[in-house]
Amino acid sequence: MRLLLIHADYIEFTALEPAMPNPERIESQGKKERVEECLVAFTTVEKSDEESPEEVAKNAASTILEHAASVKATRVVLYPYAHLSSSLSRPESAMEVLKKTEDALRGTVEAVRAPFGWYKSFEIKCKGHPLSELSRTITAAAREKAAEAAEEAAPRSEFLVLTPEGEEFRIDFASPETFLSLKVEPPLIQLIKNEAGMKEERGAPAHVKLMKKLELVDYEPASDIGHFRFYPKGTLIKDSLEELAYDIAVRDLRAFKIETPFLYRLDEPDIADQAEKFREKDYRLTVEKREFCLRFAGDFGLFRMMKGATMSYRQLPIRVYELSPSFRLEQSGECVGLKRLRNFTMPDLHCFCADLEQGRKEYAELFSKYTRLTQSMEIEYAVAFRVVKYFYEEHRDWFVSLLKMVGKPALIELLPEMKHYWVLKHEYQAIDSVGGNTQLVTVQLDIEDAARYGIEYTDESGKRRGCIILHSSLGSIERWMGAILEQAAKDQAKGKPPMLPVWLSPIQVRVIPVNSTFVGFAKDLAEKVAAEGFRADVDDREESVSKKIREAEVDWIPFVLVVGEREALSQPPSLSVRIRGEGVKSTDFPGLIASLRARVGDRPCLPSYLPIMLSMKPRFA
RNA sequence: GCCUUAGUGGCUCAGCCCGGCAGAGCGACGGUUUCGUAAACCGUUGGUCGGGGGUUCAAAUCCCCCCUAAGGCUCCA
Repeated sequence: MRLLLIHADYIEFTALEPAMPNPERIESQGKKERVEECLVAFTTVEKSDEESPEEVAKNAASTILEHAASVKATRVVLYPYAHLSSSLSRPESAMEVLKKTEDALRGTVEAVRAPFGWYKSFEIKCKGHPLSELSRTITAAAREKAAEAAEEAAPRSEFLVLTPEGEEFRIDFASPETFLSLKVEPPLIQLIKNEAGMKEERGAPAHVKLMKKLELVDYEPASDIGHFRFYPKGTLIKDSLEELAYDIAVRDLRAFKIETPFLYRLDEPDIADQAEKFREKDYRLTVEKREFCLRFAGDFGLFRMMKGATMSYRQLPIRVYELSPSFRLEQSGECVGLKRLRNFTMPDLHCFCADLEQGRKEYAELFSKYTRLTQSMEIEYAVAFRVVKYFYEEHRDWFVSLLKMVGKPALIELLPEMKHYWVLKHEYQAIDSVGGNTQLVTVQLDIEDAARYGIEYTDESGKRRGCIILHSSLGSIERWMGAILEQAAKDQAKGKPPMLPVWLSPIQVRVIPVNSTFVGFAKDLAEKVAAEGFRADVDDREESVSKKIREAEVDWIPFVLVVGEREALSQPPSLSVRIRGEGVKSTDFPGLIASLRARVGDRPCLPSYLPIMLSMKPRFA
């Protein structure tokens, strides 16, 4: 038997005239019947069902009921529909099976059966959620067999944990004891638990509130879901992260920086091909009768640019960097704070290599750079590799050498066969304050796309050959922001004062004059700090010192200086600085600058986006 | 997209169950205070109760539809 199940807002049908000599006798000819909020089962009884109608009916009913329960439908419409199979049973058998199925449904749900043997008109409104349309084949044999067959068709991945020492531990998601007892760091265990589907009810990740409270980022109701506004402080953090990505990609890795359009024509075959992979996840728009989509990654324009490039083996590997604002039409229920957005910024780095050997060398290079990047973000993370099994087995030692760089064990997923365009990828996953994980950095080793998109170089013998491509992202800028806020929330839960890394703090130094007499002195000091390249402001408001200190703490400002008569007159000059998490210390100006410099390290430090006098700053949130 | 929960001055929230004058704290504004390491004091201002429809003499409160957010499901090339 064939079933087509549709979860519908309603179905209306009218039996018009007999479709065969002996149709089912009915009284409702010509009368419209309407059923609301139901699961419609279009049903075709096949020749092979004639042998055991009881079994087929029973199995069909249980499949339908199972699905009705999962979509929470309490009404089922059994609709005879001959067009799902070419091997139809005799009408009498079909009637029998349908009636038996209907009987088996009764009691659990409200069952309606459309008349058999009539030409019918019908109108249906399908709900359109992922489970709303589904087809099933029912046989007399136990239904489990069909399920097993389906599983065999999509063989499962195997999982293991690999340590930097080269030890392997097989793990089985179905038996938690195989990984819960492993002596590895908590973030990795948490990642494995999440992948194994061991999810407890968790609250909202902390960054959703923090991003508003700290006046960084907020929802913009006048835009679409998942498009955010960035206040000056949030913009400063975003720009700083982008600057770091630029430093790594362009200054460090000497990548060529490019820019490509956001909008692409869908009548270009290669664009349509890439869009096709993403199906319903792209934004489409029609302009002057031409259909376009917004890019979901930088690949669209990059691949076209590289297709037109003439490359010699002597120039490879070639690295290309683009900071790509990207658009993905994620399901509305899936957008969460800074973790999953419809508009986000991806620092994409692609490397075009001559062969697999060079590809692996590049991979290791990126792996090393990105490991340092992740470590400098001061967050907890876990490492996961996804790799086609044969590739892992051939290059096992190489994987161990990668893990030595990061100094952590990793989760390895072994895919039985090439399922995607890559043979290998890895991810750095941050663990948030409620135990969820967020993918940050990723590098993918792609051995297929070059051929598909015609990205070629000329080898020593003058032959044109396809490149090996490394796709990598330094991690969406917004996700990094989220992960950094999550880390702060985790620190707070452990009793530490929450803070941002100093290089990302929108205001790094606040100077608080004890009264209005010292505002000028405070301003001079703040300007001196700014001249050294750090972000400082003065709380010149008419408030008590205690209150200003409290607000500086609530704003997570890492360095707070209170200045008054003591500082203004001290000889030699001295300062009293309140360092977040460390209490009040006595120092002098060079000492203050040295502390700042030590904390910022070699990371970018942009100028402040806020007025130097706090009284001049409006409140955004 | 589905299910659940939530939406009340700029912010955090009370009021909703059981319909009867829309409340508090913070902020902002005005004034007093000139202050030394986590909230000085007094006053003023500010609300289409997310939007629309319905029931009712009367709706923030009850009913229906929609929007937005969070959790779960599904999804995550």
